Amino acid sequence: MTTRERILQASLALFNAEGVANVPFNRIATELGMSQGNLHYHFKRKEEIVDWLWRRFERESEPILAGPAAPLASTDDLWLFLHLGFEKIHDYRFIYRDIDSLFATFPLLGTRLRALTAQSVATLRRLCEELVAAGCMNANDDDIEVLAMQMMLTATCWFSFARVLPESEDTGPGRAAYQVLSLLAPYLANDERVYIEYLRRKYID
Amino acid sequence: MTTRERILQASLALFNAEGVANVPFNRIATELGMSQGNLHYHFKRKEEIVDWLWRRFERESEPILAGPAAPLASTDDLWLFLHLGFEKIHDYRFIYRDIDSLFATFPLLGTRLRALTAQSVATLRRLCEELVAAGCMNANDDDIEVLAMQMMLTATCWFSFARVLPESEDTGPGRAAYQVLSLLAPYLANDERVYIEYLRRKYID
DNA sequence: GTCTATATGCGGATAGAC
DNA sequence: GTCTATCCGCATATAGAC
Repeated sequence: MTTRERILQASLALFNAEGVANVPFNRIATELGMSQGNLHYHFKRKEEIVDWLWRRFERESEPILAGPAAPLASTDDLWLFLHLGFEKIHDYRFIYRDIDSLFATFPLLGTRLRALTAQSVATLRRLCEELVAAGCMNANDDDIEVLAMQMMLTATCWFSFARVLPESEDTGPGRAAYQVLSLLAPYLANDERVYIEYLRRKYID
Repeated sequence: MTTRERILQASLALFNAEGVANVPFNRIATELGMSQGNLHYHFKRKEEIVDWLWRRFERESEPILAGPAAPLASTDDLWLFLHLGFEKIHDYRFIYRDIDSLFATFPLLGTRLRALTAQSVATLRRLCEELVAAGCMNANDDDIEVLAMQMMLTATCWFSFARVLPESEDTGPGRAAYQVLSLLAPYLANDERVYIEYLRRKYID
């Protein structure tokens, strides 16, 4: 593994754990047992690291965001999609914890994140429509609008929200995907709900 | 109005608008047309201001959080409760935007905020149960658990989430309360849903 | 209570030797 | 590529005059 890559991975871990603003440039160096000078040789400024990580997130999100090739045919297809999405967001959760300082330091990132959000909401809407078309779900356009928005809100904020919940609670990506899927429960056909039951047993009980 | 009070109000406005971490101590002084020295005469450190504002939020939230005196009898009782809650959170939204730097600087605040959250979720759960008891709603304990959690998530994160939505969208407290109430829609009795319809026309169309 | 002036400390950035 | 040493700037904290 190149030094450059080691720096990126250590930074990601630190940013996720403590928030970009709370991790000084030279903390990263200390963590890796190298000097600030050497770190600076690889990345001129902290923003440069953030920028590289962001691009990576954007690139890795693309295939997920495109959604499954075939239209959804059942609730567990949606489950898979949500789980992949939450895992990716969890991997790069530094982006969503601390939006403020991030936007303040990297104004450009605001625009990009906004675009990504809009695109994600559109995908979620489409997936809901596919479920309706497949007969798994019974919801009109207004319902779907609220659902898509609420799913996106959860995707965006879940891991920040988790920080004000009791430590004991399971707040991992699987739990998050269950939470989101539960929102759909009352709209689902009866035989689709058993899947939600299964998840509840798995993540809650 | 005392100087002290003017400082607190100006700080609140700045913190809400730009995030605590992005507002230097002396920015507050400049904003008020006074010197840093004078500001320091009233509040030794920035944290002291944050602490006072937090206590104020906590105190003002208490009566809302206690909930209505009588058990809920209809959906618009819940609406009123939610609206009051969202307005208060909006007034002190600096607390929820930027949880990270806040927790890093004021570790004690983490504990207090966690307690407030747990209490709020409990209240939301209770209000849902009252609606069920009043015959307005049809939901079991598992449904209510998910609903209460999702309502709290929205309350906590809505105004942060709003920052990644298109500027054009209405994201005020009323819109937020509508969003939350919509989650209950599929569980509501038929004649209670007309109220949601009314709100949709008001906030969306 | 309010001001000006100044000190302190840390994160960020650079220079130059090895 | 990696190090040590240093500089700059900003937010914070203090001192003391009016």
